[in-house]
Amino acid sequence: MLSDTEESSRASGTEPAAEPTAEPGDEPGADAAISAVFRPVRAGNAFEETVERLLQVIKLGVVGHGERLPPERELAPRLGVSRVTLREAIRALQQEGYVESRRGRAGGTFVIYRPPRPRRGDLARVAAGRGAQLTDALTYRMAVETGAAQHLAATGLAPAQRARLRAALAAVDTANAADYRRLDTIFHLTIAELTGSELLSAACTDARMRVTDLLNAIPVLRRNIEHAAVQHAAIVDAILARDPEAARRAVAEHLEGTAALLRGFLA
Amino acid sequence: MLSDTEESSRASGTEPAAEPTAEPGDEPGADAAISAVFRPVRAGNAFEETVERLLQVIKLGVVGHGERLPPERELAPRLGVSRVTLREAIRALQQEGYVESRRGRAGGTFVIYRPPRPRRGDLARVAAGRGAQLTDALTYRMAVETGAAQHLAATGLAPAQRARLRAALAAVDTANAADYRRLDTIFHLTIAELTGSELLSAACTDARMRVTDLLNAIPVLRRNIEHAAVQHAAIVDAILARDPEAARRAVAEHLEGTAALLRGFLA
DNA sequence: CCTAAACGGGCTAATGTCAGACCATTAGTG
DNA sequence: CACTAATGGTCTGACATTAGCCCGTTTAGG
Repeated sequence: MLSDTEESSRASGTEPAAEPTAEPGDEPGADAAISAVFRPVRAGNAFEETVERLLQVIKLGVVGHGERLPPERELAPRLGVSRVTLREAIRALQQEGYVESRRGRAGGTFVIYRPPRPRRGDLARVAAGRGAQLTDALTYRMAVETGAAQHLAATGLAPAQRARLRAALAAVDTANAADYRRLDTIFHLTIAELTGSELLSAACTDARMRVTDLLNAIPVLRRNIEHAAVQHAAIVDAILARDPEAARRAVAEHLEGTAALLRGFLA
Repeated sequence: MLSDTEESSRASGTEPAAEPTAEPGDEPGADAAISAVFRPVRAGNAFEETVERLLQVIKLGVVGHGERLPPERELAPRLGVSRVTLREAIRALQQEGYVESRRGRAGGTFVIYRPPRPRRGDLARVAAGRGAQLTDALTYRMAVETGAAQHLAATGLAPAQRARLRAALAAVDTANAADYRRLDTIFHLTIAELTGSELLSAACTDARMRVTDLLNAIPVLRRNIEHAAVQHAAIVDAILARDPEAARRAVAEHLEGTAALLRGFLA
């Protein structure tokens, strides 16, 4: 039974439980359950994972158009791969037109990608056949981002951190349409990063990565921006006021809006 | 083994924020910040990660004493490694006395490890020099487990799922001392698994893994068990009553107890 | 009793990945 | 103008990892 990792997720709407045939000696909920511990140790080979990661750095906008990636000799160890592998990944991204490398002292690998202006139908195409994955990602994102905000509000911030949070908020508010998603992402990730918890920060980054393509396929409407701005402000206020419950509620409300928007395109 | 994963986390304990030297052209919060996107794509080589994973399966008690791991030909693809690598990992665990392999039709790899009865000083020894890591793990665990319980309460359970949750609770309550930790773990992971979110489930599993060694070093006292039993019941009640707020609070309270206990041993 | 099935155990050839050294190009600096 | 520093570009030899195949052992079932 349950000999496959894939079907369990795909079929989770129908009959996710009910183990009628327990072998003798099985405690309830023992080896029949808990499949997550046997999930893959790695998502792919080093090259693929590196490409994926760099692509996310670019699409998240953590390194924006015209900006430079860290030098290879620094980036490779940070990503935990060899320079050869990193270079192969970069070469693949060059060929796809995402980055451009220049030699020499002021050289480096520069991002030349600009997110295309979303067109009608983009979202439907990106989301096609990913209903379960998307639901999963939205659930995950809700859990970790609300957790991060709540924790941050509970622990409080040093003055420099408060400034950084305010700066991230101001950057979103004054962004032009082209830079909006990018700065919105950075705002969210800044909150995660400020918690000081590497695991939580990584989880929020990962969660955001999993919805980036979808978000990038949504047109940036003024009405949405204004709505988000109010919510962003509420989040920051709650965090700075050290009100964990309010911070969590504000984030939950904010994310629920996005989630509902995305879910609407799946039906 | 596993000697190289530690450095990346150790280095971040001192100065998590405050980047006074921003290069010209940096938007606030751009490449200077958000270091999580450049975190390692993999924690070690395939062998090490596989050993680590199996060790956690054993120490978490997902596969208990005398029980069998999935057959190699099934387990290797589930873990995303080759059978050779899996076998090397199993051989390492054999030499450490965790498992035992038997050939033949009813053969397999069987867990022969029993968690040792914790002795005074074990916790201090295990926790030594891991203050930052532990804080991180506890923060992470709090976020993902409360998120899972809340989500589960919000979405509700099918009858079979309700039964499974109740069974997991009953199993903990009727456990003898030797099996207590194991069934407690399974109870917590069952909640995560029931959310149906693979990401959230994996996150809870991961979080639990990161505190297992610490928990296993705490003696199981009757007083603690009774206290936990009440809290477990409250969690299950809230979930079954579809009260998300109560579920979240109940889990938070429960985890805070454990966290406080662990933190106490770090000072 | 015999055969097939379900296991772990082991081999090989091909490919992926690594660390480290060295080369080529460019910009600043004395 | 020469030199140094900071980058990307390239090569090599060693080791890790893989897929696929076959062997040996044990048990269930005909």
